[in-house]
Amino acid sequence: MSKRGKQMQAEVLAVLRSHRAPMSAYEMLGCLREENPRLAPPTIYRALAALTDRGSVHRLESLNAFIACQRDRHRQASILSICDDCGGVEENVSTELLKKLSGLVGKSGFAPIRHVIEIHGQCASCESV
Amino acid sequence: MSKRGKQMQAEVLAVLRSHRAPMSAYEMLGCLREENPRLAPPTIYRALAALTDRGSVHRLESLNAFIACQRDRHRQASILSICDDCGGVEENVSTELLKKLSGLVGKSGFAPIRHVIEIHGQCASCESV
DNA sequence: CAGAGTTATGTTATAATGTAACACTGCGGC
DNA sequence: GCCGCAGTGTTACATTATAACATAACTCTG
Repeated sequence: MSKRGKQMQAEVLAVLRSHRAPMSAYEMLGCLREENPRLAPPTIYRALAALTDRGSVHRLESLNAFIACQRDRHRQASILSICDDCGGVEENVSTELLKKLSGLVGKSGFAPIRHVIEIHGQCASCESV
Repeated sequence: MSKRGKQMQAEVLAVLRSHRAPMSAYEMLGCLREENPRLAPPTIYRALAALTDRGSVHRLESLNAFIACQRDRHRQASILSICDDCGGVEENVSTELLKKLSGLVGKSGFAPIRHVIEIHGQCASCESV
């Protein structure tokens, strides 16, 4: 991969890290266009694809949005708790739960490759309001 | 709700049931336009919203698509296994797993409202090829 | 049953999200 | 240097979804 590619990924990751809530690809595009107005969607999406492959970024399927990984890079699927009030996301990992899930769907011979686990609700601070 | 509304929902559900794989809203729109060429997206989306509220239809967040509920109507979140080869979807329910998930994210005070659990992989028949 | 008020639906237009396809650039080997 | 490849930039467009308002249908009251 060339330098420019890596650099783009670093910039995208930096933007994502500077927000505590998830961002859509087009929000990132908006931020990055302040520097480089000619930036086009495929550039962002390619950087995001590389970052999600590496595990530095997670995609929130139920929001069409992205967050920076909050833990150390992990190869295991995250369990993402999404606060519908403040937009905050917490990331959990549980080998045990993933195994149980695989066991459940495996009963019919299904072979899991990718787990999407997203839980919507209210975080502690929003709930107490 | 008026008669037309219910009827629209029934038609959408019928179309969904006639396909064993998930359909996008626009695929449904295509089917239903054969009857009524003036049908517009919001009509479909409204019917889908009512059907998903009732639990007769589930939305696959990771595919932006929909399937008819395969079990009896249940208020509990489904665990959906999605075959990336044939597109087939299997629906499971597990109170125990849902409880564990809630327990895990609840440790930080998170109050779950909606669970999205989608597992991509290969179903038994595609795997054996 | 008329007519006002309310709610749901139809329609138009457009927003938001995502990608195909090809041109271009720069780096490697020969 | 020149060819070829891998990755990037750019244009254009496909797909998914919804805002906003016009219209139609139902409901209640007298």
